[in-house]
Amino acid sequence: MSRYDPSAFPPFAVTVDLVVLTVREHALCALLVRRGEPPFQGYWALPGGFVRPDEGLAEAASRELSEETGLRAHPTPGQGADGAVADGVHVVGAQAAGAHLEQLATYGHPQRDPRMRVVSVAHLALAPDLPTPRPGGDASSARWAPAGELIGQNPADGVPLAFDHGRILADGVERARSKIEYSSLATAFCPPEFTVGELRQVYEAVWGVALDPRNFHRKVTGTPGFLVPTGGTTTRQGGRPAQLFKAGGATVLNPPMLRPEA
Amino acid sequence: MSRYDPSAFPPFAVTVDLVVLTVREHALCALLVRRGEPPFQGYWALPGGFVRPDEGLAEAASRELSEETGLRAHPTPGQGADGAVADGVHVVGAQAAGAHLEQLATYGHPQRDPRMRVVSVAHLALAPDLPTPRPGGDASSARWAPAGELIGQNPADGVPLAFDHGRILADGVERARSKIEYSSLATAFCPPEFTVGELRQVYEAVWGVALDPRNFHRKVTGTPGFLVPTGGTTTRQGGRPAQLFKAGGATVLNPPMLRPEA
DNA sequence: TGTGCTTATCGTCAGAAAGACGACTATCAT
DNA sequence: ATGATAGTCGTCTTTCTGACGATAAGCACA
Repeated sequence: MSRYDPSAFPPFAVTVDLVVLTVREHALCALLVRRGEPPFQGYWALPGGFVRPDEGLAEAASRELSEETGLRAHPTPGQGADGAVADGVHVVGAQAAGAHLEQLATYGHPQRDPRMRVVSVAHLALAPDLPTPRPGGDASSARWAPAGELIGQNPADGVPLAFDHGRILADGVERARSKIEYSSLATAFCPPEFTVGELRQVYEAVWGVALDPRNFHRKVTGTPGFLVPTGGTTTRQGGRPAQLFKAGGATVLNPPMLRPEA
Repeated sequence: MSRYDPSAFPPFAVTVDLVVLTVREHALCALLVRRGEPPFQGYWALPGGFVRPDEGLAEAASRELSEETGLRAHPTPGQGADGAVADGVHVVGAQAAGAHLEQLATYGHPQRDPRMRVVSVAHLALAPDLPTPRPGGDASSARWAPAGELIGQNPADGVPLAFDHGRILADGVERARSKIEYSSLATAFCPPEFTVGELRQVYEAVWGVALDPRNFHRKVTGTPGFLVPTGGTTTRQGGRPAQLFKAGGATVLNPPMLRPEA
């Protein structure tokens, strides 16, 4: 600790903001809410809110996620200190659809909120395709927005987000893009049982590239612990019936699924 | 935002804690300071301190690093919002030795500090081997402690750290271990000019494994943008003179340097 | 009842990458 | 000179990857 007087510590407000990502219609989408009050009234923003006095950070993020999406939080028990870099928390909804929640980064520029000094601990949530979100909290509406349009190279792609949420969203998308390379996190975008083709569409949507179905199939089925066959099949993608899989125990992929380079 | 009343936002103290890592004598070491006052008086802790009212998070971390190690902060200009996931800040010392500073994670368990509600934004700093640290702030002394002994599987390896700093340190070490796989960050542990053998010793110390010198040499010299020869040679490692290199422009390694598995 | 369309899955082949390891080089200590 | 130490270049084998041919098994529809 420094010599700065701790008894007169400056008060900060601490919030959590959520980058909630899903894959719908072959596109990576982020959950946005419209702000109903100043500042940035009428702007789209990330869902979030204040951390309560007796609430941990992951707990607050889980509560906000539940309020905004209806996903019921199901924190991993015995997790120890929250905010850990270690693997995230699992969240289940009414249909027992799995979701993933992890801390992303913390944003604390002194002027990021014009009202007061706010430090926001951003979290990243990955969810399977959900029904249209029901607005919650003091947001007047909510929607899924294609992430590509929000973080595109040209900022003219749409209305900018409130506060520094554009930056937070970009960081969250980049985290998701890189993390599905070396972890089994892509399965968090899938329903409990899914086909190899559905998993491939997740990778294609998140990375924005086309992958060879044959090589992809060989790779994911050959990575130990990634996929476990359930025995069932489905034809919901059309064509020949496909084997159904669920996520295996592995959280780290070896070898990793490397993104095709330029 | 939620319906929680923002006008009565609960006050938090916000601190930065630093995981400062270096490689000395073939071992990964972390900078610790001894606490001179309660709570945890006499315990070893990570350096850190309160974020000041008009200071960004990276700025506070940079200031604390300077206070504790004498490294002069040199924040990347035009960085935009602090706390970004994007690449970190560069720090230079008196000898122009480069260092690396990036945000690690944020720890905010309600009871992590018995005095009050404190949210700590941990940062990770990677530095070349520095002279013995000069104690700064209200720490009565400081030392480099081998990281392996602090985060070993058996917690009997030494006195536990104050607060949740053991967990933070473990998270920082794991971040460093995984990040040198796919980024050129290992060069942050090296002096401005270094040999392939010195870089290999960094990987060996951080990962705690032995690497084949011949394959390592082939790999790092074959990765585009990783190393740039300076033209000079040195014999400071003994044996045949070795070529000197400096870090190349690449921040992301393609292909990555994968850690040998089990 | 085919025919065609779609997606799944298996196989083949060439090139790249990685691990194991031999061989040679250039300096220093004695 | 001799040995010790460390750097650097090659070789060989195995594994991984990307490109792509071929077959399988459903569905829609004539």
